[in-house]
Amino acid sequence: MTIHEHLPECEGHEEHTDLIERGRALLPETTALYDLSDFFKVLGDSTRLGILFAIDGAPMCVCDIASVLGMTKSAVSHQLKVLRQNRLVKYSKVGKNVFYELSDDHVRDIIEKALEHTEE
Amino acid sequence: MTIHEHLPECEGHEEHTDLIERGRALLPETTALYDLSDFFKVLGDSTRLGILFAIDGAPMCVCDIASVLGMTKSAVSHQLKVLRQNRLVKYSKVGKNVFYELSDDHVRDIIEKALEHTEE
DNA sequence: TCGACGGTTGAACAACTATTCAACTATAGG
DNA sequence: CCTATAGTTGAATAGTTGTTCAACCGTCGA
Repeated sequence: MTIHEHLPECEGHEEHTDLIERGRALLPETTALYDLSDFFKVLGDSTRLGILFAIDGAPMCVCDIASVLGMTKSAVSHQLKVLRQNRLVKYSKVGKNVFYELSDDHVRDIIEKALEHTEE
Repeated sequence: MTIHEHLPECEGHEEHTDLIERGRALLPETTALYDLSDFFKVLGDSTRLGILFAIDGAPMCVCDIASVLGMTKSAVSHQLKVLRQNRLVKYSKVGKNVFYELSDDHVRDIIEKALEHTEE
């Protein structure tokens, strides 16, 4: 019995009840689903993706990233904050500069796989 | 020379110019970047992810999906439209019902990989 | 033919998001 | 100490997005 049993969306449909059970079984927990969609949300912005591509390989400071993307430091910094909060990047201060780099190879793999998918 | 040369975001920084060149080289074309972020945007919604999980394995009709997710048919149909337009699902009509299924194993792999990442 | 149900659609509304702008902190160099 | 530059931040604004609601279409069964 799940929290959805209050919803008789389809009338009758006795032959579909096993399909519904199957569908419910495949559904991850609500929190896991939200975590996953949040992760994809972070990647669902061309500015943030651009940042991730730019710093792939070598760490870069904010204004250099801004230069690469053709955006203001402020806009980049705001998006870097989102990437930081979601632990997709890590940073280190050197003098006046803050160098950002990818925090995880895992993420690179996912982006790479998705790029293959969209490019075909 | 790229379209970004008009932006002297950092002053001087002669030692960073090669980093900038490297970053630009890593950056995909603008259209590819938009395609990629659009793809992630589609996955960046818990309702759409829920649909994809629900129909994983066996095709399901709209009202059964709605029942699984505890949502109205209308809300589900709107999101199915987005998934259709981005070719993540395909459908077939059987009588009054419309059965949706995943159009691609590729997508399943990406979601699976991302789920591993977020669950750890 | 008619009614009921499955599904789609467009408009409306609320919630969210990305960029801009201005103000601010901090560090390097003179 | 003072200034210029790197970077961050909060508020404001414009654009986008997800759900609801009502109306609609198509198909099945009576």
